[in-house]
Amino acid sequence: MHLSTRAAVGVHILTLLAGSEGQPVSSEQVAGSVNTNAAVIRRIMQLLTRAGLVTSRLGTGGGAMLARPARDITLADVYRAVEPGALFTLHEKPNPLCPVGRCIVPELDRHFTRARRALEDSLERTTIAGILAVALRQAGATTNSSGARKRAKLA
Amino acid sequence: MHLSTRAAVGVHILTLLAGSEGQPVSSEQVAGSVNTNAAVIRRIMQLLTRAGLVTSRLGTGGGAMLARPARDITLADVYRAVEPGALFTLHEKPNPLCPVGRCIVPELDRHFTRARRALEDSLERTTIAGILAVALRQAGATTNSSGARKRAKLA
DNA sequence: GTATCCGTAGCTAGCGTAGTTACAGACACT
DNA sequence: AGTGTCTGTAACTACGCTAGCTACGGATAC
Repeated sequence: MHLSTRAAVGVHILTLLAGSEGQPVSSEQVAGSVNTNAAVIRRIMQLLTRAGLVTSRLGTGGGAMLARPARDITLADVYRAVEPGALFTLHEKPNPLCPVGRCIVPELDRHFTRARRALEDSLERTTIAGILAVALRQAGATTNSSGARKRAKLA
Repeated sequence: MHLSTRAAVGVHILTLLAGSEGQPVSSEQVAGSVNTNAAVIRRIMQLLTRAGLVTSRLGTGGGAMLARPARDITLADVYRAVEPGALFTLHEKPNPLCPVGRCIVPELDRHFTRARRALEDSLERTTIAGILAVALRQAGATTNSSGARKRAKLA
């Protein structure tokens, strides 16, 4: 069983916002880049908003913006925002008459929690700013061999 | 979205086998401890067998046994056996006209793969023998205050 | 006042898990 | 040889979650 695409899409969204230099980006625009429906984007954006990563503005010219600098948002922040709760599911009600069944659940929980923390520590090492930098570097390298630092249009 | 209970049940199964001192354990017995159906156990046991962690013997007195010492089997082995493939799902076909959409997938894959490796490294630190030791210690502490090292019956 | 845009609800289709029953084949025991 | 045991595996059901889609109220800008 795999985790949902929410983490991947969440990072994609935040990278787009980071690249728009403070200008609000509409869910339609984001959906165009992710290649999905705008409502799907808004649903994921909600989770990012609740986590304090994104703010939004209503009305004409409105859209979403980063709530804090891209270099202060890590992939771990995104993961925690879109995949709350435990990573592994524990089986419930093992047989208490068996020594293994009696103690296995809390014991597994300890180890699985530690593993999830290790996962997050790894994700902590990458920022949205870092992802954006890769995207802009590759865009510059492929569209303009002179290496000019032109701001690429994000759409 | 959470991972399945297969990892938890897989560790439970292997711990039972480790505690049986080489005697085959039937899927019915295991199902009794896990508190589920025997076919479910056999299905998970299949994955463990394919991964080379378990062998089985048919017929009367048959059942499953560890294929190698419990101290040489880690939670990472179990995880890889029951949750093959990638941990995170990537969204497919983002817009190639967008600098972000063009490069985000391989970039995410790099970071997500590294994170999964960190997860496995953490799970690598715990062995089935370690889990069994905890179970036996707690069984001895609760059922016999004199601390005798009697072998607890696993059922 | 009108167009824009978010937040949210409701619905559908699809996938994977977990539970259950059933049965063929391998094996041990007498 | 016959019988009972146990695995391996298939088939089916029920359930939950995701992802895609439509729709609409409310906030906002012009």
